[in-house]
Amino acid sequence: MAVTLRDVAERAGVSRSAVSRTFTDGASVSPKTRAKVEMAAAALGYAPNALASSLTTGRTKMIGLIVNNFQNPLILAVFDLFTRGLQDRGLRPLLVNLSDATDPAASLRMLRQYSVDGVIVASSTLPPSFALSFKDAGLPVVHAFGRARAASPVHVVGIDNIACGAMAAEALMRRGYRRVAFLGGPQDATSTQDRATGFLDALRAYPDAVASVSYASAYSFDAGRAEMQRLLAQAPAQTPAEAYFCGDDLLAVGALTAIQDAGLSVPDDVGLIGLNDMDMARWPNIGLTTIRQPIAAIIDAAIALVVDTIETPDRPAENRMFPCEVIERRTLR
Amino acid sequence: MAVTLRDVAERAGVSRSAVSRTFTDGASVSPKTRAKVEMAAAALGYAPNALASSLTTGRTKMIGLIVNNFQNPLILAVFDLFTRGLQDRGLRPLLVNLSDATDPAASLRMLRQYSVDGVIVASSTLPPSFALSFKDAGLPVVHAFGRARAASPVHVVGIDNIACGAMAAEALMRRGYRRVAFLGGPQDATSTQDRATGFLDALRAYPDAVASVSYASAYSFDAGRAEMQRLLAQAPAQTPAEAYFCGDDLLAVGALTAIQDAGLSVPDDVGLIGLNDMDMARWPNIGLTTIRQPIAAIIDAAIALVVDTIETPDRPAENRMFPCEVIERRTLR
DNA sequence: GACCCAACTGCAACCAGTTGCAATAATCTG
DNA sequence: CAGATTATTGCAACTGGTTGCAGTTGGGTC
Repeated sequence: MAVTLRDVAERAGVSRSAVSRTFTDGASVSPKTRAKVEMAAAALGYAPNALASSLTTGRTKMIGLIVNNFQNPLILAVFDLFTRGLQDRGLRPLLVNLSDATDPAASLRMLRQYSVDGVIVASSTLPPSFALSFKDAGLPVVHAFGRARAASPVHVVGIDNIACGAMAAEALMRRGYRRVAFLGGPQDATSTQDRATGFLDALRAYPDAVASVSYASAYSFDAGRAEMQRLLAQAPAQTPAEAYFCGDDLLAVGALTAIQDAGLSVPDDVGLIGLNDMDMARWPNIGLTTIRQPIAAIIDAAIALVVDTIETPDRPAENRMFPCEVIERRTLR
Repeated sequence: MAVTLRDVAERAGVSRSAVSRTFTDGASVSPKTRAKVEMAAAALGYAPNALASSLTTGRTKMIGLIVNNFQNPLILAVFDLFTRGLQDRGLRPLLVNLSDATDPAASLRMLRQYSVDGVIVASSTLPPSFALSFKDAGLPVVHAFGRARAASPVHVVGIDNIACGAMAAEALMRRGYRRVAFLGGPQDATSTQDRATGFLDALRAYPDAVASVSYASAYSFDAGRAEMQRLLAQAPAQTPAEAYFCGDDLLAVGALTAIQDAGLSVPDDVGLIGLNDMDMARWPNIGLTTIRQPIAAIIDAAIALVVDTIETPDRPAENRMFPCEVIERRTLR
């Protein structure tokens, strides 16, 4: 069926090794045999079987890409950048959808069976232990968008969520807000926790600031909207905040519509600052003030790191946190 | 390094074949040996190497998933459904990002090198010839969201874009609009062409209807907004349409903001109907009337079809078009 | 023309599995 | 209990490539 090394060798009148060598660069082949082989290969439409060669070389050039969030549009850019970045280096992404239902151990087993060269976990909600299980299995792994910690035993690249929380707090304080709140994503996501911590800690420097905290059930529009509706409904029994730091832009947009539905105005009645700077944030009808994380840089670093670890397996774990910036638009007074 | 069949065989005191057989179901192994093997395998943490076995079985259980649009949020749902659907059947998606820069022939070559069992092309913009090149290479292929045509030599599952265009036309006529327009995506996308054709053809039944057509440069918010801005700017020199059928929701939302920015109101001044029913369309602040395509059904069918074609390679090409429905919201009067 | 060295080539073993076949063991039948 | 079946088992060859090693070739030098 498929044309193999042997077919090419026969047609070119050389040994199988010769054919193999013309297709592996750095191998020693004379221009004459190379020409013969290339001619035969072209005539037969031969392409070396990457999987067969992986058997002996021990490299498949496949990288497992694990994702567990398919709600947030930001992840689309992540997909685009990851796939492109891997392809540019001759690597192939083997995609794993780690939805709630799937057993983490199963994905580990599966990726081992397919002998991927490395794994990239792209998630801000998975616990550090998840990526660790790959490292423990001897698989190079990088956790992108994970919780960066000096002591982390696995590579993590992402942002400093604590610093982001502080940035948001400072931005609100700078604008004179004092009664502020954090509207986070799922409470057990490390990113949510760190953003809350950073936010609240930074506020301690402002004795007159009062802060409250609540959590949406997911990083999604609906969850943000529902949570904001709940918050507004309990006013005035409980005085609402003047401004919210939302743990994600999607949450912020959900909150925004809830606020507008309640007949209030942003930023006149309620201020909002999001996080991520997703595409939609800059749409004229939204104009969300937000904190931008440099995803392209993060993804570049993640790929570079996993590639490097494949070559140098006992490379010490690295923690790279990229700086974020506040993008001022129109949802803060 | 990794634990192999041989290691397990030695530890269990049986032949390599016995080990292989306990891991392939349907093979004949006595309960006694099976127990010995499973014990040894568990002790060593053995998992069969899927790639090595693919060498002899000829099946890798990998499916190439080709995507060329990372702008539209809809594709996220597509990713989610595809990966889940494949995983549920024990298949793995090997993702290919076919951005403008990449040579289609290169992805074909690459997928052949990795000997994927089949290929799913998920794109409404790639020409039919693209999927065909896989079929010609003997690779089972299904074009999802492609142009369905009775005569198509490759499997296509998707929607009847011509019928969708007609549906949009009818919806506008029903509401009493007469000066209408099609605002399409990239002009060379088959989906754009078919939607335009269906739209214009259906309007022929309404002698008093006047239609115009224009194209945005991409299926994106910015392109939709820019095109609508251009259209509004040339009024009143040229009387603008009362209602637009936008070739995609994202386009419609872009157009919507352009209209609002111009001080006009939707649906009072301009009516809009989109296509796709993306998540955002139902957001309260958007409320886009649109045409929904049943993506879950389409993806299910695409997977079923590719799996079936892997088992029965000479299965005749099938064309499955799924019915769409108009979702009435608030952008038509 | 003999000699040396480097470049090239093919052999054969190996990667981690699968599988047809023949041999052996277990079970059934009368 | 012999004979006939049927179920297991291991051998060995095979999947499509890679690579260490030893032998061959060719060009250059003296």
